[in-house]
Amino acid sequence: MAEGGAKRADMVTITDVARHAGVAVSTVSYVLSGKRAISATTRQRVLASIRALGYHPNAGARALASRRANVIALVLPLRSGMHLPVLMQFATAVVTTARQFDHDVLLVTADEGPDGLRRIAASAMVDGIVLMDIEMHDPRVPLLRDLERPSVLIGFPAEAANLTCVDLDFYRAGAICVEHLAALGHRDIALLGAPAVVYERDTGFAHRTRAGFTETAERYGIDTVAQPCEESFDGVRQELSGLLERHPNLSGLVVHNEAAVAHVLATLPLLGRQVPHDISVVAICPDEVAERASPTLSSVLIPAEDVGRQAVTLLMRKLEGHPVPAATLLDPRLTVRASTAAVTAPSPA
Amino acid sequence: MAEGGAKRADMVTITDVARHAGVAVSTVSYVLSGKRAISATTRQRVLASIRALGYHPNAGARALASRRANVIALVLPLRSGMHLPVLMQFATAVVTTARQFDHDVLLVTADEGPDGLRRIAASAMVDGIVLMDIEMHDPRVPLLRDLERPSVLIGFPAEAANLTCVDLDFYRAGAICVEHLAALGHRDIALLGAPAVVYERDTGFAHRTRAGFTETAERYGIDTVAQPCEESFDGVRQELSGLLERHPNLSGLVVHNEAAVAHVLATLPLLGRQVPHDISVVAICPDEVAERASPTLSSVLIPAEDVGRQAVTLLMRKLEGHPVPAATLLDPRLTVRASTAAVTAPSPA
DNA sequence: ACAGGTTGTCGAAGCGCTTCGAGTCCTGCA
DNA sequence: TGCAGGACTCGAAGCGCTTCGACAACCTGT
Repeated sequence: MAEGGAKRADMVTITDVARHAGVAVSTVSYVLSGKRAISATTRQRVLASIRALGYHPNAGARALASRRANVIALVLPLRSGMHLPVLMQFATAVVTTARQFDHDVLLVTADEGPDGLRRIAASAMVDGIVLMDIEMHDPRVPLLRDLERPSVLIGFPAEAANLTCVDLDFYRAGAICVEHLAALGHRDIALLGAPAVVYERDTGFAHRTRAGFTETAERYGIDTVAQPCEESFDGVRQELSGLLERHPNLSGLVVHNEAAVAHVLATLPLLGRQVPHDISVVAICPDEVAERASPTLSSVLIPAEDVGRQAVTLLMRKLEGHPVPAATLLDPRLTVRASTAAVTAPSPA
Repeated sequence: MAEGGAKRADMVTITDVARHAGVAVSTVSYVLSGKRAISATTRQRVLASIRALGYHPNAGARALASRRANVIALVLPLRSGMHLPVLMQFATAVVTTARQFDHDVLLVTADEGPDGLRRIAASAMVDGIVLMDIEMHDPRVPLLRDLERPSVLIGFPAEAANLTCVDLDFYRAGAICVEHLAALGHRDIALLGAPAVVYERDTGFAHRTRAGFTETAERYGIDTVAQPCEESFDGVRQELSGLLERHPNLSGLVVHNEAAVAHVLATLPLLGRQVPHDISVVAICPDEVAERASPTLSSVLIPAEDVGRQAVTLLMRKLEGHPVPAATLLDPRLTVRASTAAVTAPSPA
């Protein structure tokens, strides 16, 4: 039998601090908020009392009086298809950044749906909202416009008017991969994307990567195929063998599917293609994945941390009433590693 | 209904509801909380007004007056070594379960450290705390005992007196793997564990799995080795080839390292061992991982969802002042799949 | 009929904090 | 010498909610 829930809490209040320091309650408040000038001596005395008593302001009272909860909501999908580790990176970055702005983070799962959002917003629990994994036609998006709370989206919906969105520039990411392969002399390349369901769900980043890939290749006059790819080992093997059969001269592969990337590297040698001798592979994935692969992957990294940090920073600006850009695209960065090389000989077949 | 469709910046309060329904504020409150009898007709009238006005109680005010925030803190490690997907599963389960108890979840990262915990608790932001990834000698644990808030730990510290802990029974998990292999006739088996740092950190689950493995094997009179294992492909290959060299008769492998498990399966054939013909592999990992592997893995699953749900349920009981068991161990469950088989070469009976 | 319960409702007192208006004292400048 | 104005500080009025004590009104059983 552990200690129960009902402990008569001897919580230290601002009144205790005021009495201990011999000042008015409001003075303590002003020391804490800095909203009015307080003499150095008084400030010191108050701060000393705060420390001595171990005072922490009551969040509820503060929220009630100031109409600011100092909490933001982080709405996560928690649904398959998204790669979890990246999601955690986002979440970490959001929490860390929020703390730097003296805010806490309320975790909301998308399966609460629009009603959950409405509840959170209307109850004044949070001052603002960060939404992740936005779909092209996301049911939460229209709601956001009615809500009294500022929000920032990670990802782009189809209709982004009046919203603040942050994301990696996936179009550029696709383009950069092509440019890299083109520079190495590859003329016949393929894009292996997310599972088909992700495209069907109209997920923006998948479509935009493909567009960047296809259109850039076109500009270079390079032959391309782009196709979805399941994440299982067998799925990958099947896609790949089919692909190589239909395109025997294929010498470059762009993989935009973190879960499949390891399988791709494992499968290619089995199909008689050495990486990077016979075929170059460039991935769009976190550095962590690229570095753990064998051979290490040339990759465009998804700057999860940057995105999370940006999102919170923008939200804070909005909370302070400042205008913010509607769209923030983070520049992708290519890191060349061991999985890409210049074409060795015309058609190794 | 003079509100012309558009919401005013100021929110609907309980006073608005009371006026709209023609009752006292306290009556509305009692309708909502059910703490006093209210006639059916009045209740209906109030509920209708609530719906009509779209009223949601102000969380701060409610927390202030009732001394209950209806929020729990979820403290995540967000540190390497833990497998992220499992962590997300925990988090999801915690959020979902908390919502069922009408609570929200505040996400706290461990890198805020003990001070962060103290702040959260002292500010009355949360009513209770769920801590994940507890280490044997966790600096947060002693603090927990001083805190005014009930808490539940996922994992066991070395000194668990006065605490409420939940976890998979890793000792049994290790034991079950041995029993399974023993039943198939294997007499020379090895445990491939987490990276060495995890053991050095004194992480409880790693040690307990090893103990269950070793002691059970001893009871069966089976030869064992137990060794840590890095997560990189090359690390795994190295460990494995060394292991097979030193123990040529090895016919069973227990892998307790989710990140390495795929590499193990990929490496064994390269070292001339077919699974399960030459060597049986049983893993301790989520079903998801086991099923995606090739061949599919016989595995003991980590019931992340159950653990998360249990943790929250226990916390809620504590919040209501009920006593709860100090230790809750969830029974591991072995699922036999394609990676284990009876020893082929006749062994001494 | 009346003491003694129920039931259903109300008003008011806070919960701990922020913030506004108002004071006190002390400058500096006409 | 007088006074405008800055620098500090204080008291009090809420913020929107819960909860406690009161109090009518309606039962009971005797």
